[in-house]
Amino acid sequence: MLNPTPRVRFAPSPTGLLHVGNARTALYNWLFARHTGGEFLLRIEDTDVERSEARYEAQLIEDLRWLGLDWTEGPQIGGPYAPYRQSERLEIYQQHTEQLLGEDKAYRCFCTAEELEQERQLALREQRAQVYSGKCRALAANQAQTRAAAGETFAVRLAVPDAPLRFHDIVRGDVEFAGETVSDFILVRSSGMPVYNYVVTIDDALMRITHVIRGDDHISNTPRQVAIYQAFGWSLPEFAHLSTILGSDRERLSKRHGATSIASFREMGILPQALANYLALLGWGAEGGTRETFTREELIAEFKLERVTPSPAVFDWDKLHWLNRHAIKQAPPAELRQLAWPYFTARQWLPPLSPEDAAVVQWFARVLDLFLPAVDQLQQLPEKAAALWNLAPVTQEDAALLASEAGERVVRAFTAKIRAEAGAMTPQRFKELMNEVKAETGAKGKDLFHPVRIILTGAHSGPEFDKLIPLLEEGSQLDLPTHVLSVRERVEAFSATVL
RNA sequence: GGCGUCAUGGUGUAAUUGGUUAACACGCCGCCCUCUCAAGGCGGAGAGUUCGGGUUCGAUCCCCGAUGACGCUACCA
Repeated sequence: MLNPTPRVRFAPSPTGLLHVGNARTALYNWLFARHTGGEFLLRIEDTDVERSEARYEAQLIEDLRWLGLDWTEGPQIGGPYAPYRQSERLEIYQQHTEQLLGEDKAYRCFCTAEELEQERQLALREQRAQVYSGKCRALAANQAQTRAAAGETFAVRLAVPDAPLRFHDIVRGDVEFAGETVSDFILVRSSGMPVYNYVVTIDDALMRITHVIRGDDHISNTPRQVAIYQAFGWSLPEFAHLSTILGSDRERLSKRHGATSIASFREMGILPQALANYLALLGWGAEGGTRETFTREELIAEFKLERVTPSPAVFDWDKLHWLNRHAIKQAPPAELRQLAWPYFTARQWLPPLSPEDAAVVQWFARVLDLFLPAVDQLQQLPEKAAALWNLAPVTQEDAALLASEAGERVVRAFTAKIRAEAGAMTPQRFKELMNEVKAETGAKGKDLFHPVRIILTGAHSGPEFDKLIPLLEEGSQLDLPTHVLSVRERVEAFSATVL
């Protein structure tokens, strides 16, 4: 029994979308398992019947997969300790409750909600810890049984011994709670439904979990769980409580701080490897601490629970974006094309992705080459590349520039040159024409380029013409849902709106 | 109220588990490149480690206290 294979679990409740905080917990569990050669399993905590929904479970699994995590045991794939959904393990919990009741380690409590509320109020007034008095603990077992048999409803409470409850936490060291601060808490509701603290403990023990890695909001629950381990005579696992992720206002990260669900990160075009890298850094640092970018394999190799930091971390979009840009640079072009394409079909700018469409695929690859360095998220791509399909409305400032005497000279010369051209425009030819315009008007630098770019794209700033011109010319030859105007067509369209 | 956890630049992390001019990255500022916007390259500012006491020849690091933030205090998870 020395150093058993580590077994860890991620145990979300399917009551909503997977959130960054939970995703990080899942990631750390997974990294730990991979690093140590252990097992990572998924368990669904759906004892809250009111809020749990099957669709969330499916979404959860999809999000975890997207993040790149996998597990060897879980709800859909089964495993040696199945089932992995708590709602399907009710019988197991019931058996354990009977055992505890039989051994007098738990007892039936007939107190009403009103009685309990009174106790709480009293404790509050007397500035005492609000703990259950243990009133029903004194009830003789046979007496309690008769009352239960008579149909009186009851909850089951654990008889918590009055002794310190200690556990070891890998990121925080030894933690101790005085016994009297933990009351005889409820294991099973009067509805018969067992309570979270009870079932996690049973499941973790039965599933042979060796390391419980979870959010630090569970740290105050741990002494209760320790009491349960002790009641059953089970040995304790190692614990590792991860700090909270905060918003920039130092409050617990929530929807109030904007998008925080994993699904929303995917939608906006954050690459999973970037998110994983970022989340790994949020509360952990490799030895030495100077390295920031990691591949998945590097994370696995470097990750140690001992290096997880105990203090809360503020979520920082800037850094995530930096890591995302880095991931974009590293990613194979074909993968990026796959990921980026849907944003363009959604706007009716590209047809649905089809490998046969070699010309469109190739052209789009170059569109990406040009605009990818300018985005933090893939989602921003269409807006950056919008000028290919749409001439943006000219801003007042730009309109004034065109209307200025110098601007007007350039506009006139340039449009005349383009109209006089016969064939397709090449970057070389374009450059020649620009030089001619320059010579004729005396405009150079931004005085020359800005008006021209406004005519061509609607804005005075944007990509270099060398790269843009071929994209416009070739794009105009493609059969796309929304036509890309050629240089000439742009000049015509511009003249039409101005005249 | 009780109990618990946490505390290094704006942000995330480092700092031979007591000895450093407190390091790296993001962000910010400036310069270079450049018609522009990004990208890229170079450089800079920014903390004396929440505060107050100890222990020590010496504390970011050990102890005590305060403060603040957060969590638990449910027949939620």
